[in-house]
Amino acid sequence: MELCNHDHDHEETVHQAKIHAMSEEDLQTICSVFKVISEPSRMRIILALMEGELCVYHIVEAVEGTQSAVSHQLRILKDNKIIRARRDGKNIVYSIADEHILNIIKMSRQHLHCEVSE
Amino acid sequence: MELCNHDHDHEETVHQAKIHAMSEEDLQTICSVFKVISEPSRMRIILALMEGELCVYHIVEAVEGTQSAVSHQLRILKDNKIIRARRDGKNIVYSIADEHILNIIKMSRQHLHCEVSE
DNA sequence: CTAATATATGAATGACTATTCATATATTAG
DNA sequence: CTAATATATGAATAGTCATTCATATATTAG
Repeated sequence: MELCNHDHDHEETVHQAKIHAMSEEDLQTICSVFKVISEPSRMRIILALMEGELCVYHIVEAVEGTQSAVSHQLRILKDNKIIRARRDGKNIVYSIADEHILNIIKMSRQHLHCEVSE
Repeated sequence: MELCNHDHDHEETVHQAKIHAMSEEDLQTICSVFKVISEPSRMRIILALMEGELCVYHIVEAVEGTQSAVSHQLRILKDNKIIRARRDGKNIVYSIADEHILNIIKMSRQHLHCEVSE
C-alpha cells in the first residue's frame, strides 16, 4: 500500500482531520460518557431518575433489576458524576447531577425517534 | 427490604418512570448507537470522515491505526449505517451516512466542552 | 493470465465488564 | 447493645469485543 492516486482531495481531508483532531483527553472524555450511557441497565436508571429523585429500593423497582446489580451501576454513574447521592435516614437518595447528559440523551432520543410516546 | 416510608413521592416517581419507559426496542436502539460511538478508535474514524470522504488508506493515515483494525471498525460503522461505502476503482471510499449521529456528536462536544479549538 | 495493490475477514487472544452471590457497612428501632 | 433494614462491595464468572496475524478477495496494470 503505497499511494492512493485516485483522488488528491483525500490528502487535504487527512490534513484537515489532523488539524481539527480532538486532544486525546477530550476524546477519552466524550467516549467515556457515551460508554457509560450505552449500557441499557444504566440508561434505565438515568431515565427513571429523569422523573425525579429516588432511593435505591425504588430504583430497583423502577428498572426491575436486582439490588446488587443496580447498586454496582449506581456506583459507576456516581463515579462519572452523572448522578449524585445524598443520605436520607436509612436510605440513599439518588438524583441526576449532570444536566448536559440529560440534554444529550433528550436530543439523541429526538434524532433517533425514541421520544416519549405521549 | 419491604418498605421505603421516608418519602411517598418516590412511589409516584416510579409510577411515572414506568409510564414513560421507553420500549425495549428503542432502548436497544439508542444504547447501541452510543456504544458504537463510545469506542475511541471508531470515534476517530467518524471525526476524520466529518472532514470529507476518505478511502481506507487515508483513514488509516488520518487515525494512525493499522489497516486491519481500521477495516474491522469500518465494518461495524457500516453495519450500523453510520457510514457508507462506495467503490472507486481499486479503492473503497467511505463517507458519513447518518447526519443524526453527526449532530449528536457535535452537540455532545459542545455540552462536554470538547469543541474544535479554532 | 499474472503480479501488484487495496481492502476485507476469520480465528485467536487478551482485556474489559455486567451480573451474581455472599458478605460487609451504616442507620434506625426497640 | 441488638436486631432489622438499606445499601455497598469484593470475588468469581461468563460474555463481549478490539486488536493482531495470517490470509482471502477484488481490482487494475502489464
